[in-house]
Amino acid sequence: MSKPTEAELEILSLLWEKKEASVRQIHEEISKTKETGYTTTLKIMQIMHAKGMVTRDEKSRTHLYKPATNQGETQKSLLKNLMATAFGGSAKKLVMQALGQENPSKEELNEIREFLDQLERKS
Amino acid sequence: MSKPTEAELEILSLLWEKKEASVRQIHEEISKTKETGYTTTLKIMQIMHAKGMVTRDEKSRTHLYKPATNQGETQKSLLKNLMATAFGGSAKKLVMQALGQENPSKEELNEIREFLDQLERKS
DNA sequence: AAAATTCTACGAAAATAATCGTATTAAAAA
DNA sequence: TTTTTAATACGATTATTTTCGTAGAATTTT
Repeated sequence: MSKPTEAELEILSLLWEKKEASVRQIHEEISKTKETGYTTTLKIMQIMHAKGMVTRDEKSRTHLYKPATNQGETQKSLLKNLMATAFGGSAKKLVMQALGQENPSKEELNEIREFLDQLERKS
Repeated sequence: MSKPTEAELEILSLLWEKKEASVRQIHEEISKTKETGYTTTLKIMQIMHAKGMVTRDEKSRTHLYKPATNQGETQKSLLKNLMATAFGGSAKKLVMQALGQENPSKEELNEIREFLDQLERKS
């Protein structure tokens, strides 16, 4: 699957979260942060459908969209791309930069530690 | 500073690595992975210069370019953007996804652990 | 010195992405 | 039942990004 554009990713992300949604629902979310027309959102979702990036249920007049691309896979390829272009391919640098800016809770930090242990055992 | 485009980011990244480079040098690197003309690279670097994204030394005919934007800041904002759009704002998810796909060495894993400890002490 | 090569500048085309307006139809409200 | 509202389709426009061709000047090679 080709890399989603900025606008597509925004929508995809909402669909991952909601599992399923109408154009109206998505548009309402998007309008909270962005000034954009309804038909713009509609159009992009139609394009996504044409690309096979989402599926839709057309049984009722209000179509219901679902993500067709796996969230994890998509995240992975986006990260891979960013890692390559902005972090010279280093996962470590990327990870540190990401941790440094947010303020993860102790619980989260521990989960990450466990994850590191797991990784180490595996290799 | 506005978000660099894909092509700009690729160049910026090389400049961060090399500290300083001519269009020719950058273009040679880029051609390794991408089929693109010299003047294309030149043009993008000129645009970057016009945007203030890079500085350049014009003393000799072959201009030498340097990054004008701070690497860390740029990485941070790109990550922030990706985290928001593709990871529902969760640093943890992003970090795990990033670690999971590469195969970091024991040394790197340890560095990350230390970093986690530091973070914890700080908070 | 002449010819060939290597630069930059710059405009313009091509490709890609985002936005919107209008027509038409379905559903809901009056 | 008539009117209003809400939905899709779709073409067209606009904006952005990328690519390239050509001209002219500086440098290097022959």
